[in-house]
Amino acid sequence: MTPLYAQLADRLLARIASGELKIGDRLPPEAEYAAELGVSRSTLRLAFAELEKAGVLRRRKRAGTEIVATAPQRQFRMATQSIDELLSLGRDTEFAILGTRSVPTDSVQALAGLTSETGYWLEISAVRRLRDEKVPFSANRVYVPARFAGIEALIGRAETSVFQLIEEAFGIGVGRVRQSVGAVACSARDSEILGIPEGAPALCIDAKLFADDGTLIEVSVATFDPARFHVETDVKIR
Amino acid sequence: MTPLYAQLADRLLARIASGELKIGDRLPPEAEYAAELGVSRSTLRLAFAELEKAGVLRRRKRAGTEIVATAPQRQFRMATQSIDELLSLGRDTEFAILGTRSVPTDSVQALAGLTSETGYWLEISAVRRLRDEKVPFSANRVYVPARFAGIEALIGRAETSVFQLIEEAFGIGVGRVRQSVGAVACSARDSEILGIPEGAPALCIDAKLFADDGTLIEVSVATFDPARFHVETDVKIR
DNA sequence: AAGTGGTCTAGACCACTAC
DNA sequence: TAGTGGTCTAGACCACTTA
Repeated sequence: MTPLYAQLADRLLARIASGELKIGDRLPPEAEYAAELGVSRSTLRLAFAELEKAGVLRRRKRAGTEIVATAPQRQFRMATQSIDELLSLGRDTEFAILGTRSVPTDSVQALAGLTSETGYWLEISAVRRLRDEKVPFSANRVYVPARFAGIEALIGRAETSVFQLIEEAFGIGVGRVRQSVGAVACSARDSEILGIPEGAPALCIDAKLFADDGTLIEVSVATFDPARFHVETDVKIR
Repeated sequence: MTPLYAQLADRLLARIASGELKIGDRLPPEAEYAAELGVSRSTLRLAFAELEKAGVLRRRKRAGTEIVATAPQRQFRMATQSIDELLSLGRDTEFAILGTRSVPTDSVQALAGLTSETGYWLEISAVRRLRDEKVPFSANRVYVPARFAGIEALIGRAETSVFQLIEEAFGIGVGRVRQSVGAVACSARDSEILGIPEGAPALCIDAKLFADDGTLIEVSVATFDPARFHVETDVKIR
């Protein structure tokens, strides 16, 4: 038999599907509702927990239990264990910094629409290569808000990524990553770094990393040799 | 105060971190362990539930509760509500089929390493465009195992994707998506379709869709006009 | 301010699975 | 086949949030 709490959840889902209950409706208080259904409050709470995990209900103290969706939401989970992996960076890669400078927001297209307290950003130019190879597979520019500019002193210690330095130095963690992947014609500068012809196809990734509280940690613009790099994503659904 | 069950979880985590408990160790039965800790079994189970969700414990009937990791695993969640969104397809896109044919496994590079019961696949050539535009932004080839070849009869009804047709016709759902994004020089054929010069940079996506049970649903190879398409991913961590 | 969800207890029976 | 996690009950007190 399917457990009682699962039956309760299914019944509630059916009532929502039928239109009897709508988004925004509030359910009775747990104690009252449990009595009404003839089950213990613990059992009802198991059902609610399931529906909350599925994105159908939202529970808030004092505000009650509210319907926020008409059907279980699909859950997408990345088959990924680390941020490096999320960014498609293997463990055998090496991050070498070419130089740093301070740049104003409006001089860099990738910073459009963003703000730094001072209006300036720390720009870090770097390349990434496999440990046993000489020619980099990617050319990177990382922009860090003025708040974190202190990492400039530590930058020689950056082994694999700038964000790791910031995580360690400032005790914050990356909570969100937004990436945009496109194809571009390789620029003259990047063609020299990557060893591919100018104008040849190259993979381009713009990434923004945010902390748990939503503050921007870094903006990264990178060009990749498409023969040696592609972006893999592996997503499990529900 | 932090709840008792959270304290229990933290204490267990600390015991694992200290090396007192190792991966593979089994914990005492819940009833016994709860008594040992001086809490009710329900409370202990709340702690276990938290640690199981974090990927530290695995609970199996009769086999007991086992430690499977030394620290909470990072959880990566895509900020995505639909598979179309996951595949970076807006709702205003249109899928137009150019033709179909049957091809043997070894004639298509993208099928290398895969098997179809008959050794043949249904190849569907198609393009994708915005509803209000004439020139497609992508040129697609979708390969479907012989098992699903029956959809050929329904193919005129494919509005947005081949996998949707298979989901409906065979009553199975996509449970996993693996994608690889790269940059290529546009082929002569694709340059005609996309209206970009031959040899110009183009975005290339190889995707494999699997059912919940791991069986392959479709393999898709697509080329995109990089001026009109990029792959966006938005991932929340833990 | 108080009603709500959050937490916790001490029991009980059960179905399943790994021994 | 028996020991285990899974489920369920009927209570209780509490902290917090929001009406």
